[in-house]
Amino acid sequence: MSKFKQIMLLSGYSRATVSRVINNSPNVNKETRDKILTIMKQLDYAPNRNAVALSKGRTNQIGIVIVALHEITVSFLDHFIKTAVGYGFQTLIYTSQGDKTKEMQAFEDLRSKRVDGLLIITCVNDPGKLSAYCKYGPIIAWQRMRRGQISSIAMDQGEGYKLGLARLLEKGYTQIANIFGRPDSLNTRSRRLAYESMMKQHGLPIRAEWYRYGVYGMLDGEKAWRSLSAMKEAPTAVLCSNDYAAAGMLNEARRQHLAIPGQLAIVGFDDTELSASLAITTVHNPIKEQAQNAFYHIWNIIGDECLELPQLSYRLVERQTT
Amino acid sequence: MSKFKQIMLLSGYSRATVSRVINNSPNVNKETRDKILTIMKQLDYAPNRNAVALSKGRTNQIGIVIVALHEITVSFLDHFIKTAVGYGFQTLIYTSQGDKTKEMQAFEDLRSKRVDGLLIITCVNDPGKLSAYCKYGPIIAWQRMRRGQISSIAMDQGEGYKLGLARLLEKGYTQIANIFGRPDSLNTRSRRLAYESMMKQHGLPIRAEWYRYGVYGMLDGEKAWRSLSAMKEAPTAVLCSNDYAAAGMLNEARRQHLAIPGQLAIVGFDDTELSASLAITTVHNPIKEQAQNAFYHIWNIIGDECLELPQLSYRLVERQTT
DNA sequence: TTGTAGGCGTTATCAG
DNA sequence: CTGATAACGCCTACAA
Repeated sequence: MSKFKQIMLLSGYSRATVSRVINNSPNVNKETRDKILTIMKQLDYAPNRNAVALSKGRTNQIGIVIVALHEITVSFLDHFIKTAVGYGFQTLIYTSQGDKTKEMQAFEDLRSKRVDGLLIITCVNDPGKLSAYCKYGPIIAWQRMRRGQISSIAMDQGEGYKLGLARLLEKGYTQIANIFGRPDSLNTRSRRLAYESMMKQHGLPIRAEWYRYGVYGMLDGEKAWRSLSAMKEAPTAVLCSNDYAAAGMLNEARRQHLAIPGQLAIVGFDDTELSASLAITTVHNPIKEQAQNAFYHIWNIIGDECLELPQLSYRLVERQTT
Repeated sequence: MSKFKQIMLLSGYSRATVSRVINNSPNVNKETRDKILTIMKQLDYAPNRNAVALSKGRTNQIGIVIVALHEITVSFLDHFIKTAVGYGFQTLIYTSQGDKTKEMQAFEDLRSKRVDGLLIITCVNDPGKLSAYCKYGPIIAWQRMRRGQISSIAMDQGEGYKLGLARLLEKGYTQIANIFGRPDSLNTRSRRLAYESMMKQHGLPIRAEWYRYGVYGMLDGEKAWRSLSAMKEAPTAVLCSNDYAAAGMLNEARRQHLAIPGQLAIVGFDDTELSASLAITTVHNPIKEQAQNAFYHIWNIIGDECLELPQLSYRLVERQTT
């Protein structure tokens, strides 16, 4: 027999009253409550969450869809989880490892009511296909979504990019390379556009031969700089899509005994601990606040309050590589 | 009306038969199955996991207890999740941020049957107290546990430490500093013991004034080297408890224009991408395999198979800092 | 191969 | 303030 039932029997009260005590309902006689509470203690009672979830039609669980846990996304994750816990939600992690079928599990779990909502950090399935799951619950993305009706709390990285580029131009650098991440992402696109339009504005040539794609980690960054520095005409400044790439470039440039920023200026992105440690000039990305906003977005749909999502912006952090 | 019931009504079959089709039971007439499957499709049916979990008394969810998501633990997490998914389990992350009460939520959730088992990566509550929850389900720890009956799949880092220390001694370094993490952890203890006993064996003095504690990230590492290098007698080699600390020391030493490894030898720990990128000599830590073992341990208790847990060991990876 | 009946542990809506 | 009664959606003997 379940402990709940034992409590009913031992106390002599009905299901309803026992339930009221469990849920701290005010409409219970003090003596009744004490009696029931005592028995609950004796029996070491703990409510069964599955029963509660079934009955309420809610699990208070949110899923996070992500290709793989990588340093870059950890901070976002951490803040999201923290925020969610503050509102009584637990977080499940769905790592797809790039496998579309595995990734679908998360969406199926939204359909099956294992989770009340979904946050997409990075996904590999077609957004159009994923949109079909919107009817099962709130879905929000950090990654910018090209198609489909899944909304995104992402910021336009092109805006942050402009800050870095403007500073390089101010300081007189004109031979500027661009180090991108995913070749087909919206952010890469808007970074490239930002670069090209700003260069045009200043009457400077656009150097597409100095574009590098698919640079994510430090090792990629090192490789990218090797490739750039080996060209007959090498750039004198680089704009990177994240601090890890920037750190890799810095390491490789130091190995080549280049003076930084004399012979090479480097601008990172995100303002992680790494860039602080290596004194890399970077663009501060309000990741923590974006993570909060992501939860707020979901909460505004399944919760009863309606929280305001603060408007966020980038900020240049100048250090020693420019 | 639930879709399950609609299927019953539309198909004319009983609950049991519908359930059999849902669960792919072989004992169903082909025509019956097809008929029911068709209706399921039409209705866009998906089983409700809460109902299943309630009925089966199992959620196929495992919780991970961790103070905060940090770069160092990401790789472990990633592999654990991947392994768990392979066995049909999802993973919930409980970050305590060092708050004991928050951390208890995970254990209460084991009690409430939200999760079938728990993996402790790092915890702040007293292991003795946590042991009380063992009766509610399997609990395994990565962190080494001093007290209580929670078992751990951790390896003795002292063993790995010896590999690094032995190499330094071979190469003639005798002025060796030790860079530790948590001052009171079992690993710190066994690292210190490894150092002290090995130095004694070689008839060399033990330099406790060169011990540094609480060094976790790159910034800590930089600070540690500043403090060491400022001493009237400075060490010529450092053994670090992780690669981030080692990277920080390397950065700071380079800033001081020290020749590496000529004037300072550095040994990291874990063999992360960072150490590879910076060419830091380090001790390979089989994190992936430990994560697998952690899941296997839980699976051996709640699953029906009994998987063998492979015996693991450390390995020195020599690069350019020794 | 199919059906019946009971159970999983709660919440929710009434009525009193 | 308390109690019936009916959901919640599915699983599992056991029986036919």
